[in-house]
Amino acid sequence: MATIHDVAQQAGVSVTTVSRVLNNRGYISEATRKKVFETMDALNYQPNEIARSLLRKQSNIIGLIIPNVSHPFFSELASQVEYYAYENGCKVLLCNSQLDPAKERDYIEMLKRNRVDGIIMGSHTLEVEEYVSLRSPIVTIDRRIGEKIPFISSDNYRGGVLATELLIRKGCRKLAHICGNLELDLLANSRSEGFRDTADKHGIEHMTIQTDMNVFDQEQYARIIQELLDQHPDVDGIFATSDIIAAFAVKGCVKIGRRVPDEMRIIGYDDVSAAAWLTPAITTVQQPIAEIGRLAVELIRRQLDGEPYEVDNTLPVELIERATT
Amino acid sequence: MATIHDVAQQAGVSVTTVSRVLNNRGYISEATRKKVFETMDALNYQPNEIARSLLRKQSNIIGLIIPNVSHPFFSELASQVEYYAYENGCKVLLCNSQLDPAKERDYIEMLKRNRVDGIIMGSHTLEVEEYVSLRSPIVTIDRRIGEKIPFISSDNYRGGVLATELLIRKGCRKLAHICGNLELDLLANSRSEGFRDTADKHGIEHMTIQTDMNVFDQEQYARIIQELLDQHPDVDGIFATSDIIAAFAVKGCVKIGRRVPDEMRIIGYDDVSAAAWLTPAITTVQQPIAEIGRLAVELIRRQLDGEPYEVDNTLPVELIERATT
DNA sequence: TATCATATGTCAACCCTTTGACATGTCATT
DNA sequence: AATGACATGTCAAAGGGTTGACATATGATA
Repeated sequence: MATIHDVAQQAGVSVTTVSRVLNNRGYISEATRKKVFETMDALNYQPNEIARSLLRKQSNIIGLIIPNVSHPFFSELASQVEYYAYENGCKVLLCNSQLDPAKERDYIEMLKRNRVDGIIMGSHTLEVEEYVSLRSPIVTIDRRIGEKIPFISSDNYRGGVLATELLIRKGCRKLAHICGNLELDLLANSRSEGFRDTADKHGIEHMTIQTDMNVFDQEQYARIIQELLDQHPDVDGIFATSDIIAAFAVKGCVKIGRRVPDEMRIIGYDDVSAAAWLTPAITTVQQPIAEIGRLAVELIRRQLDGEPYEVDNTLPVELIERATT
Repeated sequence: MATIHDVAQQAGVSVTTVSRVLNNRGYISEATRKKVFETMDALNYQPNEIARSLLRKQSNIIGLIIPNVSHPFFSELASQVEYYAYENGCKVLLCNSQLDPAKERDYIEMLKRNRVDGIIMGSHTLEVEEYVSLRSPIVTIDRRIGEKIPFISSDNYRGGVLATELLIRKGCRKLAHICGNLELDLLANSRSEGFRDTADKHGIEHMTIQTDMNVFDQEQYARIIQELLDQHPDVDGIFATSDIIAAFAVKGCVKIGRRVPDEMRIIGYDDVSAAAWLTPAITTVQQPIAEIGRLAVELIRRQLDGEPYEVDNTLPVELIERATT
């Protein structure tokens, strides 16, 4: 790989001149500028960003830690983060924690060693203290880990309320709620509170079922649904904490001949694009995924630039009624 | 951020000693090693990977360029690539080209400037020459761009044959095939050849419909399906080039009351996990996504280490029969 | 006692680029 | 003739870490 020295030599100018051309500073004649650019082309020169980063103490890399990109919600989030990072001249380092604390810790250290500009944390298996030692800008998705550390989440409680109210309004008599592991300290857990409070308020019988993990485990989802339908045949409304789980609920119902939505109403959460192209299309609580991604990148940038920022970024949710209610 | 100098000073040893501890070379007493590690802990020191990369001329970063991670096939691929990269001590830089040549070119240059160890190319909007100027190891997914550049693809032709034969065996009389943009020079295009040849061989009437782009555009998919069902009511079998398109086909049929699979048989491609949790579950041609990811990382590593490698990595496909045929 | 493995230190070069300080020279304007 | 904008050059330091050459010192072994 050619260096700036090679370019300078080939072009018959000094290294300083090439650097000046490259960084657009000082006086440079058109002729020289042209000659330098031509030489760079000829040598297929690309400035070594690593050397630049070392000097600038900035890598222009954002670390994105999530449970797994293969989960539709996180894949859409990653897509948005990448989009806005690119708009801001940043790159995205993709880190799947698989919700394994060791891997998550490992990735955090790796990101520190690589002096990333900031970390977007969408995986939360560690204790709060472990994140706090990080000096670099952080933004968390769906968890609050400190007074000053900005977090982004959808209005989970309201999402829970909206979903539950819809089920009740549609005439459901007994509700089931399938959520993630409530022991993880996530803001998503307030969906469950919203569910419980609303069902209680309306005097509707209800139950909550936890899944072991947040990572996408198809077999587990299928099993849980089957058990639910088996053991609680009187349940006629399900509020699932993700569209994928809702899809499995639909599948489980179809399998045993329970008609959706007539005999069973199902509502998901997230509004990933699959929710719309599934048959039947899934009623869901929409999180503004694009906005979450945009905001995450912006909050990193603001911290980096020392601009003021909101700590609590709770975004509105919207009920999207489709075919499963 | 603490530097190696700070650690040395604090620990009362020389920089060289710290470096020796860090890199496990030369003689170091247990006492010194311990003291150094303690000091690193106390100072929350993390060696600057940027400085190391500069020296080593290796970043341990793999660039992954794909149309968009939000597409299920690519999100699953990205997940696998990340998994195997991590196993090999590498990081993954996520690049969505959106199938925009300018963005793809931009990302390629960015990756060169960042001296990545290798590039996995899953987006192919540029001319072959533009890739060849890259010196760094490349692996392409689903496109052949040079004699020496390794590519990975599933056995697309056979996939097309298998899918078409199944439809014919099930009794379909007129087939439609929905594929991506055939003008992109992709190996996936041979799925279409497999389709055509097989239908011709059996004397079955058939048609092929191209989508504009490969990127996930829901509205376009829905429109194309609707037009197909509208204008060709006699088509009773659809071979879609992705499971997502197949899902839209199912949706379109349900909408107009065409029963699947009785009145219309549909088969997809990829076997993304959604294919299994959709209702009805989609019959599809399975690509070995995990193996593609594993191999992609391995081929980068082999090129880097100067080990021999296969150029043609065509992997077997498997027909997965589910509920839409 | 000579030798050697062990343990640590000093010093300098190197990876590639940026940047500031300073020098030199040309040409046009006042 | 003096001034100033323009154009380019030289030189050196800095960013953080690695590495090889070489020096020195200790304690154990032959």
